[in-house]
Parts: sequence; structure tokens; C-alpha cells
Amino acid sequence: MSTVRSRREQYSQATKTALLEAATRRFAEHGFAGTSLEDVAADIQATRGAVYHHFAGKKALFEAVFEQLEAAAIDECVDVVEAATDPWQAAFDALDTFLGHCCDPVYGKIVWHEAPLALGWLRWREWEEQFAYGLIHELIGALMDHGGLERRPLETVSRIAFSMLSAAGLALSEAAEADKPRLREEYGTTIRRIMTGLRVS
Amino acid sequence: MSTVRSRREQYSQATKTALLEAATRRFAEHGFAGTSLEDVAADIQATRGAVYHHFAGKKALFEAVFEQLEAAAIDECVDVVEAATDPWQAAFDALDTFLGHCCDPVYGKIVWHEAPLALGWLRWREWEEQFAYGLIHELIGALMDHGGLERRPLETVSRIAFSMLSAAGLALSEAAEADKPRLREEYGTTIRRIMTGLRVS
DNA sequence: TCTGTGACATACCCAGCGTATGTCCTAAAC
DNA sequence: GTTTAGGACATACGCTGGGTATGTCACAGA
Repeated sequence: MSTVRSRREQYSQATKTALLEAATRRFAEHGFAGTSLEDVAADIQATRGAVYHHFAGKKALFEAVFEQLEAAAIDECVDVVEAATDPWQAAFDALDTFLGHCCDPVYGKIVWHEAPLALGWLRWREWEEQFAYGLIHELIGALMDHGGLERRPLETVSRIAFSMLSAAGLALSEAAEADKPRLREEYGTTIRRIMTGLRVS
Repeated sequence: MSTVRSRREQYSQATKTALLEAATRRFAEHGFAGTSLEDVAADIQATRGAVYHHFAGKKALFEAVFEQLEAAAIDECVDVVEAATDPWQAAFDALDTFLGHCCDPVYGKIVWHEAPLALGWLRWREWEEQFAYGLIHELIGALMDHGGLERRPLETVSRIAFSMLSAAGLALSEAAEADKPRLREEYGTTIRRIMTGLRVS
């Protein structure tokens, strides 16, 4: 997999990684609008030229940060889903894993707080479609097919489910560290209760 | 109520109103970021000086637009709530009124699409707390007290309810005109179904 | 050793917000 | 009727920050 790399290539890769890390910190701390590329570059003793060499622009840099965080989170959710035996357990385990991730301040702030602001709703959902959205679709579809979940328009139900998760993610990401366990519990049980309330058989 | 106004005052008020209207159109069409104060001013044959005379800045102008739209919508919802006889009818009527409002492209775009982007989540929710949020709190509280709605942390339930409305508002505001009736129906029945699923008595 | 190219740095342009200052015109005071 | 104060804008400027065009240097291959 990893071929032998020239020193140049290694340096370049290291720079890109460092930029991503710095950008992640900056975006999480100061938000998208409050972060200038100048600052990000300065954090790794470079200039904006380096940023524009590795990324197409500010948005692209943010998207790279976003994608990295989101991919990690979704991967973990997919794992627990695949490990589950019935659709309800799959959905609830995924929910719990997701809520756990949202307690990470960096993930919460960037994915739920900043991403819609930075990318706009449209691009944000395009990205989410690639990640969470597909999983939600799948989970809810499975619940309707084999879990006795009342059959309703999948798109609408998915959007609503997504919005509930978004509310939880937002709440957790801006909560004080001390409140997170309680909030996580509250959102978890409430969302589970809402879903089971839709069960008809 | 309306005292006699000097001509100057009348002119000034007319300018301010015209600015608000122009800004509403611009923000609805091109979004917050895509609208420059230059354009808004030019629309009424004025300069940015006029904008800065009447409003503290771009955000303040947007907030004025936002407040105007939101106040009108909430007022109408409050009316139907007050006309209702039981808490479930109140909640469902308010929901329906709300969904109706979201079909207005201007309201939908500005309040649900642009406002969070323009103001950030925090300031947005501060505003919403003043409008929708209070009403939702009240409605859900009443449902818990007298409607047999399962008693759960009010704050969390309100946030989740709010997020569902937000999803509906967002979906309706970006839907093609032809899809709106169907979507409105789908979101309405689904949300009602979710709420009744939480009834325990 | 020479040349090409990748990895940046530097320098510049431009949009757009905010602000400081200027101007005109009205309304009131004298 | 003249003066004066202040409101309602217009004009001009500074500054931040994203994007782009160009320059430079080191490394890799011939």
C-alpha cells in the first residue's frame, strides 16, 4: 500500500496534515468566519501560499476538515450497526454512538455548529447525504420493513430524524462539559421514545 | 396613536421602510452573504450612508427584516392558539398555521435558510426564544399538563420539537412550488403522528 | 550538470464592511 | 427674517481578508 516516498513527498504530506490539524483547531475555536487563512498558516510557520497550494480555498479546507471528522464518526456508527442483530438495536446503538461523538467538542462544534454556516444548507446536506443521511435512510427503511415502524414517506421521516439528531448534536456541542452526560441521556431516551412511539406492531 | 409628523420625519420613515423592503427582497433572493449593502441602497436610489444611518450595520439590518417576518408569523400562530379550546387542537392548529407560513418563499428563505447562517446559531436562538420558542414551550407544557403528553424534560423536548419544525420549514422553503402542498401535508401528518405517539393517557 | 517541476513565499487586486467627515435642508429659537 | 441646531443622508477613506498571479528555491531525474 504505502510505496516508498521521496523526501519531498513526505515533507509535503506532513505540511498538509499539519495544515489540516491547525485548521481543525482554529475552526473549532473561532468558527469558520472567525478564522483567517493567515492564522491557520501562521500556526504551522507557513504562509497562505501553502494553504492555497494544498487546498482550493477556504471552503475546500473546511470541507477537508469536515470530511475527516465525519468519516471517522460514521465509520464507527456503521460498525455498531453491522454488529447489531435486529433493526431496533442497530438504530439505538447507532444513536448512542452518535451522541457519544457529539460530546467531543471539536466534532460537535465543526460538524453541527459550523458546517451549515460555512457550507450553506445545500452543500452541507450534499455532504451529509454522503455520510449520515445514507445511514439514516437505511436504518429507518429497515425499521419500516422489519421493525414494525409505521410506514411513511421515507424522505420526510429521514429529514425529521436527521433534524432531531442535529438538535442533539447542537445541544451537546454547546453544552458545558458538566451537563453533557445528562443531556446525552435526555436526548437519547427522548429520541428513542419518539421512535418507539411510531411502532405499530 | 399616530401623532402629526413633520415632513422630515415622514420622509425618513419612508426611507427606512423602503430599505427594509429592498433588503427583504435582496436577502431572500441572494442570501445574506450574497447581498451587499451597496445593492440594497442602490435599489432605493440611495447610498450605504442611508443604511448606516438607519441601522447599526448589516447584521442589524438583517435582524430587522427577520424580526418583521417572524413577528407576523408568530402573531398569527398565537391567534389560532388562543382560539383553540384544548391543548392538542391548539398545538395542531399552530403547526398548520406555521407550515402555511413556511410555504411563503420569502419567509422560508429568510427565517429558516438564511437566519442561522447570518446570525449564527446562538443569536438565532436568542431571537427564536423571543418568538417561536416561547410558544413551543407553552404549547408542550400545556400538553404535558392537560393533554396527557408524556412528561419529559421540557427543554429537551422543546428543542427537538423546534428542530422538527425547522426541518419542515427548511424543506418547504427550498421545495419547488409544485411540491409544497404534498410536503406540507407530509410534514404535518408526520409531526402530528410523532406527537400523538408520545401520549400516554 | 542541467533542466523540469513541485512546494511553497511574495506581492498584488479587489470586494465589502465599517467609520469619519462633510453637506444640505428642515424646524425651531430669537 | 435670520440664525442655529440637529437630523438625514452622501462622500471618502481605511482595513480586513479571500483569491490570484508570479517569483524562488530545492530536489529528482536525465
